[in-house]
Amino acid sequence: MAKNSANRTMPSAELSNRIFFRLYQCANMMHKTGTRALEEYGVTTQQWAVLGALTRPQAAGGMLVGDLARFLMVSRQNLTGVINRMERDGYIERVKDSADGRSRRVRLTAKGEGIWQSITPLIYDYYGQALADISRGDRDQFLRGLDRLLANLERL
Amino acid sequence: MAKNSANRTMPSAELSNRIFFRLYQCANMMHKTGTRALEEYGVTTQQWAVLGALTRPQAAGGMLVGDLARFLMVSRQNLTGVINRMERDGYIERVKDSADGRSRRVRLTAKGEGIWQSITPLIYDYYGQALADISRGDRDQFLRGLDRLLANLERL
DNA sequence: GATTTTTGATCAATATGTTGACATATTTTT
DNA sequence: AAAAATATGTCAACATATTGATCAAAAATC
Repeated sequence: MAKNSANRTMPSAELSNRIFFRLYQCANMMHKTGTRALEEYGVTTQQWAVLGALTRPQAAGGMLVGDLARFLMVSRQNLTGVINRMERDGYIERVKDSADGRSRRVRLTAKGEGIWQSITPLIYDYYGQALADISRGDRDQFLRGLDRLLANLERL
Repeated sequence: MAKNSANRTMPSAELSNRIFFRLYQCANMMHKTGTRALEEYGVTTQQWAVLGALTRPQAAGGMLVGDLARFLMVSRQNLTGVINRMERDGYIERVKDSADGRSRRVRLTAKGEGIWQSITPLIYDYYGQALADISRGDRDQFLRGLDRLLANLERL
């Protein structure tokens, strides 16, 4: 209350500072609470992002490591480690691409599909709690803000 | 263009999914581009957050490790490592708290203050580029969205 | 006052992120 | 066709994040 009324005359630099600090805090809390929400399955938020990418209809035949890295906006090198752990746990498998000998195609296994089915309701529940009391219109607007920020960051 | 016009009738679950996926991408890009912006000083975005916390007037006499961890919303264990590296680089120093023998007070060194002065203009430049073409009103609204999301995540 | 409980900071193990270096396969140039 | 440039994935080194375990100091309890 007092916190928000003080915002009315916040200087521009202070506003920018808060936006990026809140983003930093939100990202940390999202990873922490998201991984906790899926704790019983041992799936982290990053692995959840990979599963989400691979269960899209467009990714039916699997995805190349590089394409997956571009989609998630992380480095190929980082993805190698995530994929290793997910392969170790039996959620995905790597197959040589027939067209290009350098490429590896990452595919969901039956176990991976099963896990995705299991965690989907937990994820929706998580979304509901995290966005509680935020109207549809405000969610739309918030997403637009994220989209614009992301576009700017990509251009940097 | 085509992307945004498709959003008009986006189902609620799809909207939530996009918000969290964009948040994940924004956080990754923020760390990547932010650290790159301060590359010449070898300061990461996390260290920048610590420096920002310690240069606040309220933190004039330094901050306890635990208070700093709560402020940044990261674990004490993680902060120990960050502080070790910053101490190694001479930006901060740890002193025993006089009131409580268990506590360690983290204080900026002269070098740390100097670095903060040096990177401040780079940070403002970064803010300007990252928030380019977003109006004051939209920035306010975006911050409110982040505040509400963060409050929900803390409650989880 | 002695014992138990709580608290503050750190160590250890693990997961995720970065860049740089490299081997190999494909593509482009010559 | 041979040589050079580019693309793909992985390994290595490092920074940052988590939880769990541990030690020491302070606080609470008996």
